[in-house]
Amino acid sequence: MSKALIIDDEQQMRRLLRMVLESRGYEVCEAAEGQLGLQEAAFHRPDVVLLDLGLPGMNGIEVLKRLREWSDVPVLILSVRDQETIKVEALENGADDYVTKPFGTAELLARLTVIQRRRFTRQSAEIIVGPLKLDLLHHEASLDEVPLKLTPTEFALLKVLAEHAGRIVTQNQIMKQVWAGQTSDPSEGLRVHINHLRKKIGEAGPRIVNEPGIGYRLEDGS
Amino acid sequence: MSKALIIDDEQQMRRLLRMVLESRGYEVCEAAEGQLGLQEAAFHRPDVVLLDLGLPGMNGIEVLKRLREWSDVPVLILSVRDQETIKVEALENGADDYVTKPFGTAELLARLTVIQRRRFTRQSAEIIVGPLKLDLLHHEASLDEVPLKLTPTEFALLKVLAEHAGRIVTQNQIMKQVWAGQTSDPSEGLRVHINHLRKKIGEAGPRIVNEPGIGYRLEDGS
DNA sequence: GCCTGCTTTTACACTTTCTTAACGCGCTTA
DNA sequence: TAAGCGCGTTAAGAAAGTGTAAAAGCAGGC
Repeated sequence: MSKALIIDDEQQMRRLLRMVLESRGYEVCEAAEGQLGLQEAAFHRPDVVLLDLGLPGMNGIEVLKRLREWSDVPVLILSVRDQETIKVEALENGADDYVTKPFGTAELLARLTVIQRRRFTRQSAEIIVGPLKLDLLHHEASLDEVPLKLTPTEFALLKVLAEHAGRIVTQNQIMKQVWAGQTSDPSEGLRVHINHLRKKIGEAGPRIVNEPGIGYRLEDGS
Repeated sequence: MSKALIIDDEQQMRRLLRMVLESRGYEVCEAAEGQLGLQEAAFHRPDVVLLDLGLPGMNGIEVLKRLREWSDVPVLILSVRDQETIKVEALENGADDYVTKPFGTAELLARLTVIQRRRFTRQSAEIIVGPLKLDLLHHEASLDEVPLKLTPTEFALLKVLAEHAGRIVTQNQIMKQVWAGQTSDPSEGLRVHINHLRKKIGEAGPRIVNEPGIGYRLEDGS
């Protein structure tokens, strides 16, 4: 049975969510406030978190950041309409998906299933981009079956790019996912690591393309 | 080259799909029945599956479930029914997207492209205006699924217009949102960027209309 | 201590993007 | 008709961002 944690300040919403989730066989725990939510998450170790962005006190984004410092649990964001900017920020900070209030229970459950399945498959899966292969489990990379010797930072960087192969990854996203929790701003250093990666990947592998002022994209050939 | 598997009992539909897919460079194999479809999937290892829900014999949902027991291949559902319950059921059982017959070939191909890429990417926050799509998370714009290469300023400008599609956005609003915090008045430069945007969007996309003395409006066609 | 490998900083040439300025066109108004 | 205004368009210099190499910090192991 899966455990779900609801973090939402509105009691009515919590009740609704609890009903829906329990009818589906989830074991449910709740928190009405961000700080409590983090404690609950640490204590109960839920399999999925439903997080409202419009929390009083600690911001929903802040909760997400703190959570991501030590947990990889799938997070589904609940937000009201017209919060595009905040939604983007949430996704950039490691949220897995979002639903807009008001939402249908069917849609909610479907998205929950998807992100839980995705998280599960992602753990054991390797990422393949053309001749490039990343083994997330063993932290190994290879090009045409030839092992690539990458430093930890380079691997993390390439992983972020490969997860979104063919799409732009903004510098913000890279910073947050590779240098999470760092005070200093190594956006200078990013260029250096990109340079190293390009050298190691060489001509045989997918190219890392720069989108000036935005970020980078790993070409996936198609 | 990608391999596609079609599972549909109607020969006419299979022929149509095969034509469309092959013209797009897919290698195609077919099955007229659910059990055969699973065998084909196991044997050919397709990169994407097009599955009709209205199969005789084994139900389409059932096929999907069996397939998901061992495969993670992206699945696009084809169905004549437009019922929420079916749609949700398919998504819950691991389908990646859903097209209702009759469908346009452009739409079909677009969705195929999307689900093939979505395996490792996250849900995105998007603004859609007719054929124009802005992906806020990845800072990508596309027109009829064709990527548009926009500079950061152009993207921000188009975003403001698209958020208010169909409505007038005053020059002041644009200034504040795109050139936030600037004292100087680059309303001169605004004209230049509008010009660039119009060129890049061309005839295929929504038009940027000037309202003399007021501002600009992005036509949403509908 | 000293070495070694990784990360970050620094510096500068180079590319892309942004801003500025100029000019032509069409419309309105005197 | 001519002057004024706002807009579209183009070109060129200014500014910002990027690629690259080399050197300087920073750990952990010997």
